[in-house]
Amino acid sequence: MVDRNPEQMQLFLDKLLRHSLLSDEEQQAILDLPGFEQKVSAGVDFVGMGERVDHACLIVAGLAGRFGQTDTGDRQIVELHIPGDMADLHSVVVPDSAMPLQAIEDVALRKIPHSALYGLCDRFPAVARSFWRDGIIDLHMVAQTLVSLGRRRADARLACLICELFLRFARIGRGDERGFEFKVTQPQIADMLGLTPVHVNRTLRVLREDGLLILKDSRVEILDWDGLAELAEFDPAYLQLDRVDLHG
Amino acid sequence: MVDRNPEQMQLFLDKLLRHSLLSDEEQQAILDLPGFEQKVSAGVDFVGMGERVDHACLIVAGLAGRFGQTDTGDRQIVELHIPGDMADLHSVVVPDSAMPLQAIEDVALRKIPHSALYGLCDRFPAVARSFWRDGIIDLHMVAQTLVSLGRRRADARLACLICELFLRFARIGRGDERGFEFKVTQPQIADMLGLTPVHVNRTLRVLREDGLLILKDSRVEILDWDGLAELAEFDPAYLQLDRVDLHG
DNA sequence: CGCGACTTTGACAGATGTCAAGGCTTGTGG
DNA sequence: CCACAAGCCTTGACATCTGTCAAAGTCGCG
Repeated sequence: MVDRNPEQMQLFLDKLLRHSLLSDEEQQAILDLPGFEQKVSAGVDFVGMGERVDHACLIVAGLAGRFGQTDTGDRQIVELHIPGDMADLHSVVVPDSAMPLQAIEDVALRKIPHSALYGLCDRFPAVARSFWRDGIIDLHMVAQTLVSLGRRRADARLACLICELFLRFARIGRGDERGFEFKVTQPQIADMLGLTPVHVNRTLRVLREDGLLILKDSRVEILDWDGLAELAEFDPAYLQLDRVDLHG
Repeated sequence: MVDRNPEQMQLFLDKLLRHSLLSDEEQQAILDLPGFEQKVSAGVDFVGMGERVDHACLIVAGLAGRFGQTDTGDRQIVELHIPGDMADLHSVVVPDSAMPLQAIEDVALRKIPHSALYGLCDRFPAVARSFWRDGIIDLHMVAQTLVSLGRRRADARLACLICELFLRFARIGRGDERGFEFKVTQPQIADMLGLTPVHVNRTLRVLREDGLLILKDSRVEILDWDGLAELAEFDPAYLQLDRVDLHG
């Protein structure tokens, strides 16, 4: 069951290398990490609420999300994870998952035992730092989303989401210069933006009528990037975060 | 200028020890961290937006916040930091501050050079882990706030904020069983909750008329904790996060 | 074929934002 | 000490945004 798959781990390594500097030996150690694959259908939770886990989940394909819930069952998606993201790398240091992880599209993932990640941190301090840094970048992204929900209206929030995903997908080679595949339902978008499905529908219509974007047949078509970025007040800085070499 | 102050560092150590296990030697090393004190008046930014910093700020007294801004100047406070919090511990691995830090009340802080924190991480892997963990707990708190802003109404959000602060303050000995000092303006509360000052005022009135709490003369008086917790759907689990000993 | 979930739309309700005004506190300078 | 300005608190009236409810159409799927 447990095997190695350097090609899949390469996705994760690429992400780390975008913000951290790692030696050849460290990189090789990451590629050699053991794990096992798993497929999860859209809509299925693969880490439960409050569950104690002993492995972290690398997203290999598809789209996953972490979400919170209120007592009335309303959901709020807090983070979106695309291929290359280790969705709960932080579970290495906080193994009790505070919020569930769910497959939003059909997802392929590779589960990496904490023990292996932990061993890597012990052997290579620079790897430990890159993991820490990875969590901090997640924190910045959630913080950015929080500003959006607190201080922007529905249309700007939606524009912001699309801009962010467009860039993130582009970086991993999903999508083209015009748009990207986005196999989600409007109720799911509502849960990302803190809106109701009905209002998402209305807002999508407005953006379509304004010639900004079209969401159709599970694909986002961007008609006017500049207009979209302006509406979203989009500043990609928080996503790119080029490598920080201060201490390696 | 640079000196040591184990009593102030003890505040930070206490916080780490709530979630991480550290040896005597590691604890002593934290208490011995060098730094220098600084006073900041309410309303003043002590870390600017996009500024590259070379030290982390331990809050010694008062209340500080990290906030984002939209192009129109609207603010959203993303995190609140109380005494004992190292407000930007994450700057050790991501020194370019994505969002400014501001004193919300008058604040006393101690600035700890990155080099010292960094050296500690190198010598003591367990300390590095506890720093990583500390950032992840911040992430959980911001995620929780995100759920609140996305899926709850003004009254519940406000109740949630008060519940959270009541417990956090109680843990560090600020406040008593009835309430706590809270020297903030209604516009500042609005920025914490993603509301307008006018609506904060209305919501405070409703909670007062419902006999839940009173905010007067810079003090929160809790009249009905159970009612407040029910309105907030308050689950303190995400705050307490008792020590995770899995790997030390 | 029929069910179920999603999409789309309209009408309406409720929550929150905006604007405006008066009273209050606080700090500053004369 | 007083006058004044600035910012806060409080309230009301109104506008706007978003949620709620309902219905019909669409689509995929067993």
